[in-house]
Amino acid sequence: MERTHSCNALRAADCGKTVTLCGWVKRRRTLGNLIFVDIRDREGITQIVFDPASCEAAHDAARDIRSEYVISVTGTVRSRGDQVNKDLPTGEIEVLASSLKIFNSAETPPFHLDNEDPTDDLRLRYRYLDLRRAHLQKALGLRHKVALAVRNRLDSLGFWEIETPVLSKSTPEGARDYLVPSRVHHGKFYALPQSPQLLKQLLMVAGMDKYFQITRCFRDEDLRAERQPEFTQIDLEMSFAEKEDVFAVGEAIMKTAFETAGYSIETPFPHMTWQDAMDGYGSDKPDLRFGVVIQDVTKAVAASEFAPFAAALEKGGSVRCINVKGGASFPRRKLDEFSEIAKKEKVKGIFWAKYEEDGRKSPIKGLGDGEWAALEKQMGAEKGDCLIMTADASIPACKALGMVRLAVGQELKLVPENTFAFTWITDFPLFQFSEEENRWVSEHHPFTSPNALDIDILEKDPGHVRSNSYDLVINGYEVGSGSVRIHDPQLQDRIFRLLQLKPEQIEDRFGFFINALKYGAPPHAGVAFGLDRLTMLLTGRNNIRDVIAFPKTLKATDLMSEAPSTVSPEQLDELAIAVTRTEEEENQE
RNA sequence: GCGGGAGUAGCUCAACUGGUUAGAGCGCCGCCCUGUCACGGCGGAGGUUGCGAGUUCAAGUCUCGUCUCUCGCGCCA
Repeated sequence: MERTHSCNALRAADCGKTVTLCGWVKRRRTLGNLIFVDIRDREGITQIVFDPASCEAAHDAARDIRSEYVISVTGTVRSRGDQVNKDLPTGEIEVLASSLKIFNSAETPPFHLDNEDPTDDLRLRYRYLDLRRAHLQKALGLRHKVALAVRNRLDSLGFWEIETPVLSKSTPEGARDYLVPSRVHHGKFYALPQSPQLLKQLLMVAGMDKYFQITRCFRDEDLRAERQPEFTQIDLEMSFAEKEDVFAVGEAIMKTAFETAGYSIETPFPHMTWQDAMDGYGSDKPDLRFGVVIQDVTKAVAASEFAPFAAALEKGGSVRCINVKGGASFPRRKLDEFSEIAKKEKVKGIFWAKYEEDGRKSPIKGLGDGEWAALEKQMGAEKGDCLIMTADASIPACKALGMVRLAVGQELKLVPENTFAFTWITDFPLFQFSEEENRWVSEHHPFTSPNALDIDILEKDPGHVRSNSYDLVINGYEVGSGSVRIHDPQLQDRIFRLLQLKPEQIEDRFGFFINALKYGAPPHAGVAFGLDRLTMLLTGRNNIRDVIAFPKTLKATDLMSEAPSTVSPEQLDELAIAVTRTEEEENQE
């Protein structure tokens, strides 16, 4: 078999050449004795003509072919004259077939490969057909190009790609692990890595200086549109580095990735503290493609007799506000929807004030003239605007308004397409108090270093300790996350004690790691970027499944292979595992 | 674990307040057609309305349960 060209290669200049194309039949059109076939490979489409006047044998063979047959065609490239198909890069030419080989027939596909997306379960069940469709072929091609370019860029920056094991040790802090039973050691389990976190830090202790790895990570948590149980990270760590060094590398990676996809982007990226993100956008991953910034209007309305405001302020809460330009046109029903969205964040609802075009205001009773004036001035309210407020403890008030902000942005189409808003979010809190466990837990992970300015208050006021961690946020998605690590075993020990981990727990879970820090750990910092989410943004998709060849459903199953599945009693016995109850039994209860 | 959406022909969908034999487009099959490219024309096949109960003279439609897919929340160090 000799394939001379891809199905996207031939142009007007190739007329007269004899070529052989291999691919799938996208579509066949018969006009009496004239047969047109669009042949498709991953690169594109070329029109083939079977004309009995030119070659009767090929034409006869072409009568039998149907959609998705796999064929090879040899013929002569010729111009289509004035019948150009402007939708195809190969639209100026066609191939006049002189021979046809059918490698394989195909059953009628269960869905149209040309049309819009069929339902998700069908796509996943026949993923190998779904993957023949143009947008998925493009996405996987781009993903490859991005990964390759990033690899080369990191190499040029002095990073070595070093593999770390997939069979590793369970670290119960954090996400649920996927476990792998040991055959050799009954009752013991490996865990699949949630990230190569500890191992890459050990590579720093080992003197590898700059490490990266484009690697799979596993988390057994519930899924989302942008979350799969296994996903790929561009993971890196560097010695003798501060966060600015990591930012520079991260920005270089992003520049490379976006340029690979045909976008040019500005670096360095802006920074925003976690506190500013929460205050201004009610989220630690703000979508900065549009404004509508949340403001604290507590002072402006402090003297208000409006009962919900007064109640919130009495409890030490605050009043937060966004000014929605053009929001006066919102019908009551829409505002009620926003209120429902806000309520999901545990606030009582929203309070709104419209500034109608005719000068009327829909006031909130109990606000005095002075308060109105202050509010209007602070928010810059004008005719046509709508002020939307929440009154509660600061974080819920901001989070709720942040959710409303996103809904407003969507409603008024404030989000521009094909733009990317990058921000480093910095100074996350180091700890968060877990009501459930009644102790402080790490916001990021326990190896994150505290901000040097806050080390004195570590034990005194853990809730206000800022960390040396940072996220890269693009268009409201968390695309990367990292930190400057702790390299001082004493500081690491203080953190563990603060987290109320018992010495035997520390020894059992992280002993090997603590030990390593004692043998000369360099200061180091790192970050990991989600390749899937990044590719998703680059392809303009909003679902991570569209950039992964064989993704899983929201319930973490593979509809094509039907994984997970039961295994034989012999397999279980060899692992000394007994299943105490099955899914089916649980469903019957 | 919680809340929303969806499930009707191979596919995408329609079917009003419960009421004739559950329809359309595409696809598929057959015939016709030499410049189509979403080709066109004529004809045809194709349905356990996800599954199981219930209400009713009558259920795609109402009720309850259940399964699957999906979106969000919790969760995701």
